[in-house]
Amino acid sequence: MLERKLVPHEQIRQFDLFRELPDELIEEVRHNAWTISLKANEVLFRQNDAIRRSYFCLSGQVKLFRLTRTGSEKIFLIARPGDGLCDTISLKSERFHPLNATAISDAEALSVDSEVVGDVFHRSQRARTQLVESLVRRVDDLIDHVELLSVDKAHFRVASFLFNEYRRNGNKCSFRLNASKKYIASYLSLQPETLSRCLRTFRQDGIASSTNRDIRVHDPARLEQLVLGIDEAA
Amino acid sequence: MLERKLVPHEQIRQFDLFRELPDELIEEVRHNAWTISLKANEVLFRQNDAIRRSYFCLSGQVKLFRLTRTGSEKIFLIARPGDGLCDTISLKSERFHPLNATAISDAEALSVDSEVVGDVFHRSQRARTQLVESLVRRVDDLIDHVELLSVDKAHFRVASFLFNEYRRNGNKCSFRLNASKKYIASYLSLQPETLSRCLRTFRQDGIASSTNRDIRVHDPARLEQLVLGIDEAA
DNA sequence: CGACCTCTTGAACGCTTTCAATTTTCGTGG
DNA sequence: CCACGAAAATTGAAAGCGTTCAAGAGGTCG
Repeated sequence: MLERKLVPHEQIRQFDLFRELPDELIEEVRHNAWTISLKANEVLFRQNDAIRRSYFCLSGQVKLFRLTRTGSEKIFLIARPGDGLCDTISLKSERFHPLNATAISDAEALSVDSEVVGDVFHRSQRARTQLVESLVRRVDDLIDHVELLSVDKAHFRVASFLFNEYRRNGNKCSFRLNASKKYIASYLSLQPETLSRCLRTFRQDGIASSTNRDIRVHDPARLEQLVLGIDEAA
Repeated sequence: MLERKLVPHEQIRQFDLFRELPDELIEEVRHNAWTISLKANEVLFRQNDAIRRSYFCLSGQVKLFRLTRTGSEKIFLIARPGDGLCDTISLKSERFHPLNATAISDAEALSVDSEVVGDVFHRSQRARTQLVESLVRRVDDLIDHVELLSVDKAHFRVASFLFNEYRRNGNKCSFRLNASKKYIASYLSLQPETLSRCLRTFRQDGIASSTNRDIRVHDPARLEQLVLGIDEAA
């Protein structure tokens, strides 16, 4: 976990939270930031650790997860370059990381002193607005996650996920999953076997097929019908 | 849905978002706020409505929910007096309610122009900090909700919920659920029948019992063990 | 008192999980 | 470039568990 100082401006400005900051504040962030190099499976922070620094994904992938009663992990998010890793910033009271963060490939993270983030927040209206926007988007995403897990039947849940990814990729029929099926299954709170079986029936029904991480949607309309529940006897 | 103007200061200050506001800003909120009287089952706002006003629960109870594919409702929160009803405030881009809000008893809601809330946000540092704190807490709560739904076995899920309520009530052995079992089941994404059966086995095992909305925890230690997964053969 | 809603209980079905084994994929080193 | 081993993905079979359907008990309000 090597650490070194001073990251170029553009590296910092790529994150929503800092995007619209004036140069002087970017400088302030820059002088209180460093990068952390992570090897695959290396831990960035643990759930319940006090939040003293804010982290952002520069390269590679980082999983945000909790451990379950049985020792397996429940994935909440697979972060990619440009994503923030800390939902919660402690402005007033001390806060603790709600999730674990571990690299799933070799990765680099930007690490910024939380007090500096708070300082920037107080000095720039744009930063304030952006922070609130980011949090609000996170709330919306989590509400969608809760809804997804409330779908009782596995193939409806998988269909919802696929249709969502399909739309996130600009309604293109081919796209690539950003994680292995094991992690996708965990995100959906399903066993990998169940996910595999759902994808098989989708292939048999000519709705969608998968080869490794590549998804091909053959019939977007029927996929959407599955999501909406208009299932004319699968 | 009767509307009238001017609510007393204390009514407004009871909400986290406004708690620490100076009098002048409370006044500003107050002159742009009114109350809405809702009869049971009356709709306050609908999912995907544009957010033009922010709502807060003054009396009674309001359910925040989404409709599922099968037409039933998935409860995200049962709001009580003092709770805010809008997670998302549109500061910059236009936003839409992520959830439906409907009164489940006769209720009163405070309605404040969203632009006024935004204005207060920009003018008071305490309001800003408080808004971020509220959003962060909401994120934490939603993460917990996702975790709860990721618990595969129903009795572990119910145990987690009960233990959580137990702690929220200051570790008292007796407490009252804030909603009917139908709504609790929906919050847990379980069928009412399943919840009923789980509570029965808890009673038989001497862990906890319920009469109507009143819960009595007989063995907190074993309840916690269930949550942690140390289940020595139930 | 009757209508209605909540909650409970029973029984059967269907689906996900679990366990086990095989195949495929991918990274590392020969 | 191929070979090897580890991890990922797939498939099958059986068992466990939640849902569903149906019925009945308890409570509340007009």
